Amino acid sequence: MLIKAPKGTKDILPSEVYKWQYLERKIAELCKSFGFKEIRLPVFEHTELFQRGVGDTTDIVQKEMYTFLDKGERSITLRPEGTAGVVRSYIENGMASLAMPIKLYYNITAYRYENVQKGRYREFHQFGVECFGSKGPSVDVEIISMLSMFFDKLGIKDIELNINSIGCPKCRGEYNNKLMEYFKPNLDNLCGTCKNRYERNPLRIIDCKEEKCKTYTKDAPALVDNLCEECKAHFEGLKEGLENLGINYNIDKNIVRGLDYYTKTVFEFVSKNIGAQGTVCGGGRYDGLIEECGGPDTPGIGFAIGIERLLLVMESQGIEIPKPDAMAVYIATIGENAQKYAQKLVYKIRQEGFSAETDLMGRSVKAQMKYADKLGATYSIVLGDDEVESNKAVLKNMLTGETKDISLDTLIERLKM
RNA sequence: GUGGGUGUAGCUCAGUUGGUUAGAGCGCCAGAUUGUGGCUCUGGAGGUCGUGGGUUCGACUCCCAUCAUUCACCCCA
Repeated sequence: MLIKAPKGTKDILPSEVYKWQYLERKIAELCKSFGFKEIRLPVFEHTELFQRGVGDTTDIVQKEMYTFLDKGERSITLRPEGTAGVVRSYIENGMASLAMPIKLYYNITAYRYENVQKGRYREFHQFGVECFGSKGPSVDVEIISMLSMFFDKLGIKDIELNINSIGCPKCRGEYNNKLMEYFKPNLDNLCGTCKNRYERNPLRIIDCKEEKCKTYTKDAPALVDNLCEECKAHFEGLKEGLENLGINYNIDKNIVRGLDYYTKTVFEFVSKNIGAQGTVCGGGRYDGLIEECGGPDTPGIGFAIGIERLLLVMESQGIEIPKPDAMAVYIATIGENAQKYAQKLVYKIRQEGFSAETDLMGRSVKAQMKYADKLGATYSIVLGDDEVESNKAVLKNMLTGETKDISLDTLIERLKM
């Protein structure tokens, strides 16, 4: 146990961390061009925030949260997602008085106590975006176009956009009545959980995976077909906007989303080639959330991408992520004098902003050269007493094997070329 | 919470109907006229065979339990 990472966690080792850094750079670039500013928030919040924000009836809150009492008897929860914290910060810091819309992004770890499987971990990474203040469909389009561009720039093909509208409390109320009426004659034939859902949240019955329920949900009225005028117009606006930008989409009437805060637009980007957890990105509009959390009535929309899943998709499509620059120069040494001289020289080279290494293991020249090769050093130099004294050495290009006599004084100038 | 697969060296895996010193490849370290990498060759270090119990003269191998891991249901990113 002592030397085993807890279930559902993963070390990101030096040999693969460059992939994460690459994505972090791409995310920062993307967000900059779309005008989103980064926000960094605590990993834990008061438990009540998630109960209220994510929703008391959701699986996440009911059985997946890492909740504990701190030494001051406060109930604390490791964030299971990013939106609630951003909403809290928006309200607490009075962002409502800033110029609208407010556009924020985050790149975080999140925590859910679930059984692990491919693409699903207990600690996982999310890149997400929230936009507050705009209620029209144009912002929905902007956010989805941002994702479409992101996947495109990463070279990802074969990822599908599914959209749906789950309406507002107004049309949902009427729709729920319709659904209850529809299911009423077959109530006894539904599965146990759906019988519970019938009273509490009939919308969820549609999402049930039980075969016997599916036979009844297949022909159930869909929410998209029963939207109020306002929501209907919004959905039409969204579709038009996507078409205007040439973004392909499917309408998936079954997207319901397991978080209570969504209204109107919901969407996901799904990949078929990374196993059962194919949803790489999920998001939607949450017009009631800020008010629900005690802030002013403010519309909002956002999404979250699972970074682990994103990497799985890229891997499955054979997308190569550029490796970082290798070591610029390795200085091999013979004897104590040369070693001291080299340490100083390497220090100067580093001061100029180049990467350099010299022996720290007391190894033979041959072994040092092998090590230089493993580091991927572009150049190498061997220093002994002669070189230190004459200030001249042989510079070797490790890629071509070419050698050149140089003066040590000019080494840094050469690296700059 | 439920069901299936898998646990042998740092990594990927062999291990014959149960039979005595448990192997390979890669990686690591060292060497092949003691001042020059990649290719090749030689040698070396490194394993309580996940753990506990049982069957047996004898278990890496068979049985049970347990833990870990992985995939799937559910849910989600």
